Amino acid sequence: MGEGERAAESGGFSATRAGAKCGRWNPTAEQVKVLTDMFRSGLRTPSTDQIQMISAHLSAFGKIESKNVFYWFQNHKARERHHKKRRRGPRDEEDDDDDGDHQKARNRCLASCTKGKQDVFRQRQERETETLELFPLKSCSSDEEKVMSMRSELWGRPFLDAARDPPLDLRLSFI
Amino acid sequence: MGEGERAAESGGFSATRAGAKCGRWNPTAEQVKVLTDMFRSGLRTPSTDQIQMISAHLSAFGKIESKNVFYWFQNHKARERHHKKRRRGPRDEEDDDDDGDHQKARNRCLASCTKGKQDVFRQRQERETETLELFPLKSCSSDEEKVMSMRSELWGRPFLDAARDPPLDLRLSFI
DNA sequence: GCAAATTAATGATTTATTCAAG
DNA sequence: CTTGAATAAATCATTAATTTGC
Repeated sequence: MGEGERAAESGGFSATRAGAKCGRWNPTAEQVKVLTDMFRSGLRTPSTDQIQMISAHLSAFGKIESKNVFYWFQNHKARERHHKKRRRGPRDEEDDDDDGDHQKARNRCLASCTKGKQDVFRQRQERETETLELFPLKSCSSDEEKVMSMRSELWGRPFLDAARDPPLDLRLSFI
Repeated sequence: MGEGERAAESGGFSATRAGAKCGRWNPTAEQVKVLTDMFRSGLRTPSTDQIQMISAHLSAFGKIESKNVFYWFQNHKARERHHKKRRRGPRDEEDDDDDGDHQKARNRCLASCTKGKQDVFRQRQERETETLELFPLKSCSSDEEKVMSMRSELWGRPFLDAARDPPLDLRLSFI
């Protein structure tokens, strides 16, 4: 139907930069292009470091935050699959693309408890085809808890030295 | 399956809360108590600020991160509903969906890949329990993007001054 | 009694669903 | 409608309990 409004962003200048109200992120054409490009290259679930780097560079095109990048990949990945069964038409039956949805190989290696390695590379996707080297990431931070690869992010920073805080009785604070 | 070198870990200690390898967070009794107390008081989805404060104070009892608090509430909330197991009165509610042994069946999937079906009944989310005033939170900073009230956390910090970074051609970097 | 093997809990990740701004 | 944002459900993975053979 009428999508006249969409043309607004096509102009190339519609980044709702901060200033008055924090609506929601409105990606510029360049930002979308880069993101889409990455997605089509196989990137599906960027790590925190990757997200930060992407966001950092994309900020050159307009206001953007890391969470926007994160959400973008989340949504794009989910909707790529969903749209495949809707946009194409209901009569489509041979919708095969390349990824079977029900592969879910269970590598239950419970027995191999050999935890000799400490590197917690959780990059084990369903298919190792996505493990492309996006950027020269700073390898293992070892002690750092960079294992976070999704929505527990803020969590990565100590932010407070409460380790020596007295046992505040929270129980009374929130009741 | 014979290799179970769990006990013969380098370091030997049963990483309880001493902070040895730190595979995953292992809450102390005090931490669990406080969290449970809050939960029972009605707190279900603490905001970022609340999580940080809780985490800060709970760190007095042992190592803890904000993400642990977040996950704890997530899991506790989800499992509280799906547990409903015989706690003390088996004749309390007609809810016994024989789920007790169901978990066991899922676990023994080690070799047989017998992926049992999970009941996917969906329940309308009840937005009864709104955020009770845990602490004197600071409202939205309007100008700042601190309005985040959930799980996109890392995102809350600028972390980088990439705003002046040149338009690096990411497209070439990751291909 | 202990240590390996198994089971039960639960912390952490991923995926699907929903809501609302534009 | 499209899509960014947020939450819940499902799933995976590691640890503690518990069982079992010696």
